[in-house]
Amino acid sequence: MSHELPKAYDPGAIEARWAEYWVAEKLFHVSTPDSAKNIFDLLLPPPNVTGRLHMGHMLNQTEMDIIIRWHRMRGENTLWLPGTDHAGIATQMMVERQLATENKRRQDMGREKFIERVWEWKRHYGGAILDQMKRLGASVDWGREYFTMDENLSVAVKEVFVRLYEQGLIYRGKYIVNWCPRCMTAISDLEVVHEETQGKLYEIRYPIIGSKDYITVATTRPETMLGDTAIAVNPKDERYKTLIGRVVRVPLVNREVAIIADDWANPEFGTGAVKVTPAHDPNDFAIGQRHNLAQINIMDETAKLNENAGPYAGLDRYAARKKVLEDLEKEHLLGHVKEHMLSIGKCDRCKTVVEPRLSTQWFVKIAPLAKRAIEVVEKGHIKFTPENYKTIYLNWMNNIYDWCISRQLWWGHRIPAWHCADCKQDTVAREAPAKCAHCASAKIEQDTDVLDTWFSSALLPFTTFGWPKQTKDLEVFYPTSLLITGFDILFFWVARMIMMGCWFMGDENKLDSLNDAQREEKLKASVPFREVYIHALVRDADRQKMSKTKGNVIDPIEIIERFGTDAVRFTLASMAAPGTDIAFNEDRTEGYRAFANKIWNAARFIFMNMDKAQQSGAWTAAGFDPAETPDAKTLEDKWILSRFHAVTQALDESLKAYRFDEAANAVYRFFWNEFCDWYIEIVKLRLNAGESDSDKATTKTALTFTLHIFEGSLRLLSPFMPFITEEIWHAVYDGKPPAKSIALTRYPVADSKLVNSATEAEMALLQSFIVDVRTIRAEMKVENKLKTPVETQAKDGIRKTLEQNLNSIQKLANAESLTFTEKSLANAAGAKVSPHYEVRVVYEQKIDVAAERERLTKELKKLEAEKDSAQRQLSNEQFMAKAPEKVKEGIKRRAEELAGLIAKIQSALAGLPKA
RNA sequence: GGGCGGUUAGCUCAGCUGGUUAGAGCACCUGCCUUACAAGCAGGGGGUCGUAGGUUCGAGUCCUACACUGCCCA
Repeated sequence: MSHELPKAYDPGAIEARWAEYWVAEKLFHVSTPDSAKNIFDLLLPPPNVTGRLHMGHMLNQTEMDIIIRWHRMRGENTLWLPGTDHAGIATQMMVERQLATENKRRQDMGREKFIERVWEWKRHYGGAILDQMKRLGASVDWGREYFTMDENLSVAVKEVFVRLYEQGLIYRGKYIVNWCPRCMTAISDLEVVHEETQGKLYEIRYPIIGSKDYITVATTRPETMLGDTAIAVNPKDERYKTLIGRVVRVPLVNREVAIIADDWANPEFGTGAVKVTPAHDPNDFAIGQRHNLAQINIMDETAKLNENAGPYAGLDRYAARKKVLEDLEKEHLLGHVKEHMLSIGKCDRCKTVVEPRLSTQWFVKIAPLAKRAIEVVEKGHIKFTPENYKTIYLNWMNNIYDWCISRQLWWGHRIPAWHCADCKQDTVAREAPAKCAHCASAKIEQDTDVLDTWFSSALLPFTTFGWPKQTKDLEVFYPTSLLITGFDILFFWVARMIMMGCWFMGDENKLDSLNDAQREEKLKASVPFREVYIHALVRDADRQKMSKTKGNVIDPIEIIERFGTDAVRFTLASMAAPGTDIAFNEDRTEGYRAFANKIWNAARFIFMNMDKAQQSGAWTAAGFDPAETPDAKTLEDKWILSRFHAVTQALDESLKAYRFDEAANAVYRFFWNEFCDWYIEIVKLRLNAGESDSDKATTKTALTFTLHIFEGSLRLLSPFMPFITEEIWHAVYDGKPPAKSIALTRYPVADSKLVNSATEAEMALLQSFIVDVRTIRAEMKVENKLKTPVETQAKDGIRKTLEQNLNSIQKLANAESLTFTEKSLANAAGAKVSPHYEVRVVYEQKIDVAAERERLTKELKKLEAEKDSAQRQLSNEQFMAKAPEKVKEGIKRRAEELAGLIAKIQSALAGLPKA
């Protein structure tokens, strides 16, 4: 048998191979289980079909993969469901851009041809992101991959729409919506991003009819005056009280409109009088509703002015603004113009300035859905981590507005509503109707709009399992266990999934007719997921947001090619402290690449010893059983076993709490600083014991033990670093592994009986002894190769530990010999004192008296400060009366130790030759 | 304007219900190619925990104010 591994770890040489293997072998496929017991499942937040993998995806998927691999290895039935989102606007724009290069427009092609073209695009380019995901090692069930426009999901979308419509929770109406003139569609409030911008506040004078006076209003969008149908003042505003009810002339269009009283007018802002344009401003729209004002729409879907704007028709909104201002100036009706900071809304997708515009759209009446979505979170049926997102969620949910769900696009789920040309009413139906449901007219046509992409993704937790059919999948997999996602889609997606899930999986509008207990049970089972873990943003090393324009985007694929997927995954995990953004730092990744290399070389070392022992007949691989804990023979064995189980326990707790950072750091430190730095170094002595039969027996037990811990560590590490652990794990079994993948083995289970604090304390003493000797040698500048005699004064118990581990001390501290003495060594050259022993390196070299004095003085100062503080506490009556026994005892003990140490150091200082 | 966070070593961040000497990685300094690993080993330096008060026997940790800073919503 041979375990030939290259000296340095090369992730590129193995990762692609394992990634393909996991997919090809369908290792993570789950068939429908019989019961909902012992299931752990989660949904991949579906990336846009047009998407390319970015660092945020990688963080998200790394976290999900760690969690799902961990649960899988705990023997749970795990399902991680992948899919992609059809991403209405994004995809349509992408294909339109492609068409533009062929000098084509979708309008010329017609709807059907265009949609066919999008599907074609999707077949060619769509889902590239899923291939990138495979490269990350994501252990999803590829056999269950979905697309939000799949036939079955489309059926479910229609079903939801029809039911909500029938329940009065979807309505159509003419309202002010956010309109993107570039995308030529309405967008929801959430799709508008607000930006502080330097603009201007214009004052315009409106002549009052029957007087020579004017009323002056202030506005940031003067062109909208062409659609004014009133002027509003605050009824409490003394300045304007007498003007209420008077009529003014809207300049340029010469329409006569009334001055009305409305609380919305803020006396503090501008002149206190505001123009009212119900068709182009949401607040003005509301005023219009209250006062029954006319709505005059002056813009078309491209934000050019229309025929209602008279002479300005055909002008773009900004050209019209310029012209309107010029014309007002000419008529001497333009007042002060001043600089003004204002917040303007831009389209999330294309960054075009959004125009509030009156149009007919479909809306979801959100209050009944929100009410239940608030209840489940308040009652803890859905748990948020970090907890503060609960507050953010509830805050938003309590101030929610109706959701505009129609989009004037072609790509998406078409709204299942048909308008009647005769009676003007809508027929909403699952299947295309032949005639109007109201007047039986055959002159009906389907609504041309499609649904907001988030409408269908809000349904995924149940539609992907077969809803509206009552499938076995739905029964066992719903609710999903967990959702891991970024805060950026908390409202877009998370909140809406909760609303939709709790409604459709919670008896819809019939829930409240259940009795209390039944209702509670139903409600609890209706949630789309039991827990939500929300992660932060991945930023660049300088904490800047990554963006294409800044050019600071880190491509995950590029970075994994340089450092290896495992190293990048480990970086993200180790920095994923909840609530804080990750400043992605390559230095850190470099460190974890070194960690992978460390694991690799530990494997090389162990394999080398396995081969050697096998050749000498000291050991056979056949006898190795990972499930069996071998007897711990020595201090180092007992210690590493204790540490292994303690770390296993710590990992368990950290992962339960989604503390990826804690988990990663714990396993890192264990493997490197404990297993490699101490255990392997010590066990080398036994591995190289010799050729006699008893030596071979020693080697055998040592090797078995080392392998036991090492193999267990690979399993501990495997969720974090699936590639390197898979590769090495297969090599451990020399190509004949007990399972197809380390991912299908069991995660180590902590045995608290094997965690032994006395053993750990004893080892800590041995370590500090060795470190002290090393420190003295370093200070005395003893050549590395030169072994030096060591003298020590130690109490019996400690002496025993040192004696029993003499070999380790000799090897690790470069000690030639260890002699015990009764006399104090504190005054001797090359000595160091500790509470438990005094140690001295015997080395004939003149010490640097000045340096030694400085070192001792510094040490003394530190210890005295500590002792003072301890003494202060001990002489404080309040402290002695109130502090817990444990704390008091600890301080008392420490104070005694300090007194001893201080005396010794003082004496050593006194013994130094005068300078 | 409303809400939520952050401020700890040169940098990036931990520090769990207040308790004995505030930690890690990177960077830095010194010495080592010790046959697993120089992507390594050993040793070392570096912090008045944003500021000012308060609660407490005891505060990085709890409270208040302020400063700076980030994000979300309007």
